[in-house]
Amino acid sequence: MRGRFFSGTYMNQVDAKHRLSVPATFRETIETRSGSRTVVLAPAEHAPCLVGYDIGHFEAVHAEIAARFAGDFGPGRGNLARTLFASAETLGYDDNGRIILPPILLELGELSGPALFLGAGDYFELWAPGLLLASDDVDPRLKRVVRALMQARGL
Amino acid sequence: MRGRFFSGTYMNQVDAKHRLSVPATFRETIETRSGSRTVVLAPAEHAPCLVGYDIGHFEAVHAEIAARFAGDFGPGRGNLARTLFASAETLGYDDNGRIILPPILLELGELSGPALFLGAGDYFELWAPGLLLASDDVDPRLKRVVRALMQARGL
DNA sequence: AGGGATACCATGGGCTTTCATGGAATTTCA
DNA sequence: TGAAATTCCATGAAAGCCCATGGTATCCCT
Repeated sequence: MRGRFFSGTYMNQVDAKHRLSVPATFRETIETRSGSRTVVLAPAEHAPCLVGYDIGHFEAVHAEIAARFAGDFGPGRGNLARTLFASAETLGYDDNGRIILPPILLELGELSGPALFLGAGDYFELWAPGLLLASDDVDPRLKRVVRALMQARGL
Repeated sequence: MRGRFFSGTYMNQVDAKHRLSVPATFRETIETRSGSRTVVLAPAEHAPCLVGYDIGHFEAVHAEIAARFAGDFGPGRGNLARTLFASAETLGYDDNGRIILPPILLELGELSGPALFLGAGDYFELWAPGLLLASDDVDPRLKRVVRALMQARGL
């Protein structure tokens, strides 16, 4: 199932050492898109979850900012660059496909125990299941899928 | 492995001897970009913090700012440029990755105790946590990240 | 098509290396 | 010769690395 896009729903565990397996299909998408074994994780803007990209997408954004603000070192550029890069973490995964979640991301995503990966095309989302089920903005059908996943694991 | 730009948020301590560890991932980025174990630190133009570059990027920034002031022969000319350049320091870090902050930078950045490194793409910023939380120009989400970091350290 | 073998994946544990930080030792210069 | 600055070593904690395991899906062969 190799593809250019992130799709599907997966649930993996955050262990005591804050390790988390990136689903194999997502890893393959990441490597297809960027050629590197690296994920960029950042807090989402409008939802209590994290967003994941391949590093190529991030570099594209970086290039765009650099071009748009060429010659401009005013506050606008500073803010954008700061917000975009400071809140993002660049994480490489190991031979088993696991990343280590830094404390900030654990905190912002409220991740402990099970973590949900939701494919979303050019990126994916990473949710604490409880927050997803409690969110008003999530499609009920998706919630059903999640509930089924949790039940299959005795949660 | 960690890319060629600065990203992420880190908090290290300024000790009694004014020593400060540059985060390992930033050191790696610096060496990737410039091939030297050297940081340039200067006061930021639009924010109460310091900015850090690898030497290569500093030269680019230097050229752009100098060009901006090129046609200005009024009385105000040079004050800003003087501040930016005169107080810029080229600091090499030691085997443990530590730089020693000169008094002028300590004062300009109001740094004592914890210091925040914010990745911003081609450069990074160095903040006193209190000043960042008090600044109106900083994105609220970024403040959340910083608060989470401080809480994790019992501040 | 069935059933056995195989490859892959998520997860756990232990071991090693690296990192941030503190302190001591040594040098430098007034 | 004393104070300040710089270099070196020590340490606890965290991050990363390697191998092991159990379970599931996949392949293959007759």
